[in-house]
Amino acid sequence: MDFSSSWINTSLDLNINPRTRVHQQAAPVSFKKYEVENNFFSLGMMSISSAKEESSVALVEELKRVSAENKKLTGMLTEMCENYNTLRNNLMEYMRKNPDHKEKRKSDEISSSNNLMGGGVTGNNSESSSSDEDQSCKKPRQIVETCIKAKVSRVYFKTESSDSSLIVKDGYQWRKYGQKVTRDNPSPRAYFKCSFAPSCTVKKKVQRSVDDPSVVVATYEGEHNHPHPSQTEPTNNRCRNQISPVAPSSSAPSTVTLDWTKKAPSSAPSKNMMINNPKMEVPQILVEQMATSLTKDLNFRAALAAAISGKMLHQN
DNA sequence: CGCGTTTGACCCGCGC
DNA sequence: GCGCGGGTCAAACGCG
Repeated sequence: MDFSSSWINTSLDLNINPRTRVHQQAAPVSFKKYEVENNFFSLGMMSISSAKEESSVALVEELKRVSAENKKLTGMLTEMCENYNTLRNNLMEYMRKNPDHKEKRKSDEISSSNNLMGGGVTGNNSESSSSDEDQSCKKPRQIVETCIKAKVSRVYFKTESSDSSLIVKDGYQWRKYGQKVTRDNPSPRAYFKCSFAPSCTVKKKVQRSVDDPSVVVATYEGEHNHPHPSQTEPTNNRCRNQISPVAPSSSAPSTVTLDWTKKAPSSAPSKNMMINNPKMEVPQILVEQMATSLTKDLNFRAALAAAISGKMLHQN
């Protein structure tokens, strides 16, 4: 097999070890994985043809570069986690000092509050778990309800402008139980329940963004109490005509796609997280919130779009 | 025939 | 208390 002919650059040009053929002796790559790979590479040097040698060299270098890139991204995510925890502690402190602070119960504000507080909330039936915090510190009931409200997260999906469907491809199976035109948005809002209901009480609201009709906003309430269907039924094709999350349009096998809608089991935190911070347990909701925050960040979106389009143009 | 979607009616909380 | 609006229910409908 000729690797060089089917070479696909997976870099997003994050300025991590740019794709020059510079030796990476200074790269802080200390994983045993690389040692094994390097040993394998050196053993293979004795017997393979020169063409394959070049391919192997290129592959190993690409692997090193991608791994370094991955490490850098992991570091950024870790930093975001720390910032999140700091912000969350500050907010808790602020709410403790300002018990008279009134909060509206409008969904947007509840949602944004949960985006800040959600990492500390567990369980999908929040109403039954509110008693503990009520006892620890006496706060106005509204605030407590806002804090303990079921996990709410938002995910933004980019769609074709001509596509009017409100079906979102997040891997789970949903049953639509209602649709409503709301006052603040001319596009209808669709209501979904997890198909595992009533055992799984997760709900989802899907509505097109007012600002950008090509963007579909999915609001998830609660947390699935069952494995992700893709883990048990990888070839499940029942979800037809569905919208993919904001991601590179190319589905080339070597393309690195950050699919934040695929949820890792809560008992198995990200391995990358564990590498950099073994004690850290990143809740799924936090990952979703960070992904949402990133997608909301115009600078990040612009940079991501530029990197992707640049790569696509480069490959063409 | 079974399952999922559609859609009008109904429920309920909130603001006035 | 009333009206409004979001959320849910359930019968009708469509599709495979």
